[in-house]
Amino acid sequence: MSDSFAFVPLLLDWFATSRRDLPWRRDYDPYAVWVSEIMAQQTQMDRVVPYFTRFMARFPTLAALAAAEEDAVLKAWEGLGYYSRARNLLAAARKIAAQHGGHLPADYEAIRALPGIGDYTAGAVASIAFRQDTVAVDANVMRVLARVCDIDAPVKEPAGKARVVALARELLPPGRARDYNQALMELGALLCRPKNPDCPGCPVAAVCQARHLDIVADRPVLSKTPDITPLLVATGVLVHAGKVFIQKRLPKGAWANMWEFPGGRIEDGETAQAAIVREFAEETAFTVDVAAKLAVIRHGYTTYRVTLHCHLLRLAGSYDPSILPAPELTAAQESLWVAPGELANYAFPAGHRKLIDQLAGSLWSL
DNA sequence: GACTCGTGGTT
DNA sequence: TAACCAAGAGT
Repeated sequence: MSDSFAFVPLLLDWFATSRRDLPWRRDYDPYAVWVSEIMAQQTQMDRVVPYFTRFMARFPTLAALAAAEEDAVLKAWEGLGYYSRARNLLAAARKIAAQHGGHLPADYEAIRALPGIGDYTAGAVASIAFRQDTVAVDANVMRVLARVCDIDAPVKEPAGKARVVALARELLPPGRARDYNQALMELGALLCRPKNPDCPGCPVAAVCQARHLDIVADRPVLSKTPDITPLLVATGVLVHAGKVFIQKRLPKGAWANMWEFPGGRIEDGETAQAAIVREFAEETAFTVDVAAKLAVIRHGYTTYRVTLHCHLLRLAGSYDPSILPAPELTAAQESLWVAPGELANYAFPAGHRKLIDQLAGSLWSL
């Protein structure tokens, strides 16, 4: 910015009086700040807080996290999505325990080198936890600065983002990065929202170029959004001798290392029931009969909108009713027959968790 | 650069 | 309701 610009003082004054009382803002403990930043990626703070509180009770220190089992960390993350964040968080904790004496490094480059930490999170942790003069440019910051400074390039593309990052660096008040970064994000989250921004209530409205030009709705410039593909998926809850069959997904790809009921895509012209029978044959070598329809659950993820058809299954024909047979797994690393009440102890994708919750009680009396 | 990786809230 | 969006990172 060229002119003497009241933006930063106005922003900091506003944040001093209007910031939310988030748990990690009490003492800015580096471990707490780190966990909060990983949790907050691609979601919103209101959604993070209850997970954060439970996570810190379960893993109070970096040492406790480093010593944890991955299954326990995934269970604590269940429902938040992007589960590689949880696995990278654990991997980073172990790396810090082994290579940094159990303490988060304060240096930006050392933080940036940890798994699961990119430019944004490294800057956020360095500034918020350690008071380093680094920027932390997330979607809020890009939106706020695109409006205040009238950035006319798409901020989600590298060139546009580079402009915002350079701008954020120029504006950064030395020694105040902790408040400056959080204030930019807080303003974006509370007032300078994507839709229905509260310009009348905004502390920097007087210096906002988009506001002055009356083009707030046109900033930031958006990129094209990818199409959403409808996807039909079927899954089966196989019950035998009072136990339920679950399998642990492979260590790569979506929902890596999480538990699920077997299933898969319903092919063109195929019924949900047929798809389940086929998928169980392919993934477990079990021959199953569809006993009942349980639920239809709709959920979306990234570029898909899934309709999940859920059915109750029994082993077909020749299985000894008193023995829990072993599968031949092709799409999983491990499997278990568990009592219905034990399902609460395993981390499932949200769609399967919804199914379990819907079934609570009713089904298991069979 | 273009994909993948989740989920739930808002409009 | 369908579309858009969020304190992004890894490949």
